[in-house]
Amino acid sequence: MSTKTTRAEIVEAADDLFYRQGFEHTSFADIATVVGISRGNFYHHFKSKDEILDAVIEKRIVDRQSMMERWEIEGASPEERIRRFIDILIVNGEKIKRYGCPIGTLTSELAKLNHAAQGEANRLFTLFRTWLRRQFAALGREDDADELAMHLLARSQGAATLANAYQDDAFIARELESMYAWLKDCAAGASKRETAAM
Amino acid sequence: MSTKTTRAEIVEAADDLFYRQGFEHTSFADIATVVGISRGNFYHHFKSKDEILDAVIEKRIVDRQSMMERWEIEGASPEERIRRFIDILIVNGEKIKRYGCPIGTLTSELAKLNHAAQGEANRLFTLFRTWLRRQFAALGREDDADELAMHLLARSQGAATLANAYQDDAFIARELESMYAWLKDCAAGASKRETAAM
DNA sequence: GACACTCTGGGACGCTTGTCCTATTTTCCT
DNA sequence: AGGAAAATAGGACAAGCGTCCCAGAGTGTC
Repeated sequence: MSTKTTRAEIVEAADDLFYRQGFEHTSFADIATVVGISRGNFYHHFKSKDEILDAVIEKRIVDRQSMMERWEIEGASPEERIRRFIDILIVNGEKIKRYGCPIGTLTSELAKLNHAAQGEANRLFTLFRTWLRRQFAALGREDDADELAMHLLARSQGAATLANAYQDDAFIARELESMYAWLKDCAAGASKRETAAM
Repeated sequence: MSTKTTRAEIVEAADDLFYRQGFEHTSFADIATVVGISRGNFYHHFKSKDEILDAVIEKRIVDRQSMMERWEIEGASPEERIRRFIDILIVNGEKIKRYGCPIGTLTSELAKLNHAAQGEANRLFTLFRTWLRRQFAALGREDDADELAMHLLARSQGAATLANAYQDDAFIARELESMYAWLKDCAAGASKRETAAM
């Protein structure tokens, strides 16, 4: 017995199905089956499929936001916090190998559909971008914080795409190590600059 | 007046539409409109939509193969040849910004559809992987040629994904520079090793 | 000129899709 | 307890899909 509202159940099921099957390939019938309600009942909660998509994106944003707030608390240093981001590839490794990155693949799909929610989906990227930027700034890289954030985003997107294609654990491990090393260089570069400036 | 066969025209139109709209979101009617034939006529050339997909993937493989053969001839050194690969982000920049990488996005989509042609689509990645591996080996990095190839593939995939999301030319330019620098380091690392081994 | 072949257009098919309507049940507030 | 509101099930709907069929047009061969 669940305490969740039907609406929340729908969004949760849609979130999962959109991730695993894609937005377009997921039908109302699919979601209805998972939630255990009739198709007709849908329109009492959402006026259209696009509205469900909006709710799913909103949920993903909220989920990631709270995840990053947790990192903010648990991570002792900016470097450690950024490490948490990189570690998504481990934590969600199995799912990423099967379905790719939830954010990257959704963005790609909506771009091809030329869907109105493209901008909303991009906010997911921007969420991470902004958070990472702040971390890099806290690391002492105020000048190029955004560049570093974008670079790390790209690195993890690339790793996720190829993890999905090849399901190669050794590759993923190497990419992780490479990103850790890069991050360490970032931190070292920052302290060197500080020293030079003093 | 075209000299191409109807079959080739269908494959060409499908290739373009699958790239711009995605495989699933492209219908027979779409392709028929572009080619200028009737839907009914389709099944004289292809038994199913999946068969068109197979033909499209085959065409992409052939196209890329011949592209890499050109690089092989025109590129004076392995380093220069690998540079050609990186430069796809410039040459196809506009399309990538709008539709992403043709290979990465197709692979992602087919993974979500759990489509039978996933393996075929992956051959596209492997095509580049193998070619890059050979170039890195020729660069003197026989030991980790495949790792380097995978890494560069991942880098360009990540750059393409974010280029698609943000359409940010400055970001693309920075990623290009970063990959060039990395490539130079690869070459330098190789010659250092050679020197040490002598 | 007749025949066999490939190619083509138009339409029918069964199914699924997103959407919408309505009658009925459940829930909640006073 | 009763009445208003919310929630639900089931089905109808038009449109779109991939698929398939078939009658004819075109083409080349003997």
